[in-house]
Amino acid sequence: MAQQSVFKALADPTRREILRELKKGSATAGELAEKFPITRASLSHHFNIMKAAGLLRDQRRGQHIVYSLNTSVMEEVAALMLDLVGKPASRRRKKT
Amino acid sequence: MAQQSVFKALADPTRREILRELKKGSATAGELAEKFPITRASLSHHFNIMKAAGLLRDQRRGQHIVYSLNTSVMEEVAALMLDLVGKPASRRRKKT
DNA sequence: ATAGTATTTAGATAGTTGTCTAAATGTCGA
DNA sequence: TCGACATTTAGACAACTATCTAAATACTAT
Repeated sequence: MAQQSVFKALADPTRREILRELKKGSATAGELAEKFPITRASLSHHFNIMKAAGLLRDQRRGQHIVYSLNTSVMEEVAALMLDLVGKPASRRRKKT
Repeated sequence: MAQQSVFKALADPTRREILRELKKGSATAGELAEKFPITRASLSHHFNIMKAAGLLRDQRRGQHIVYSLNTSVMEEVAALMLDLVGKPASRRRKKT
């Protein structure tokens, strides 16, 4: 997981909103598009950035593409954030 | 605390490094400058952004300016991050 | 006051980013 | 295969950002 790409991904409000939306459950690009006032092309751009950061997974289902959170990476991100921002971080394991 | 300013502040690697440096303890602008390969002017710019986000405090001491983490805001930021990224967030208090 | 040190502000610039429109790709059903 | 639908890719553009140099401000000591 590349730190920089994750932080960059989270720096945009639309992307954070997408994340919150997906926390409720997976959704197709089209379903997400209905909730945002930007073009589908722009949204697609955001998906790419988040995929590159490892935050999202995509999976084609017929003509639709379903996006969902990559929960395992989200856990890592949480730890990363806590490390940066000061808390002791709920260490689950010692090393690997 | 303005969400967007905080996330933006954290999106830059130099600023995150400054944060880590200050976690070890307060430092003057000059002391910090010695650890980074950019000009003091650029560093000052970063300080401004982090101050605006509420992450840093500054305090003049003679000709030096001492920077330190604003720990209370850092706690809020941690909660913010966890909220976004999925963990239940160690809720300390109910409302105020 | 003056000189010296620490830091910031101002202004410029190259690179990055979010958005758009238009075109391309992929998939399904007839 | 054809047309319709869902989504992405390509290319362009304005706005933003990290950095720089040069100049200004703030403080200390002589």
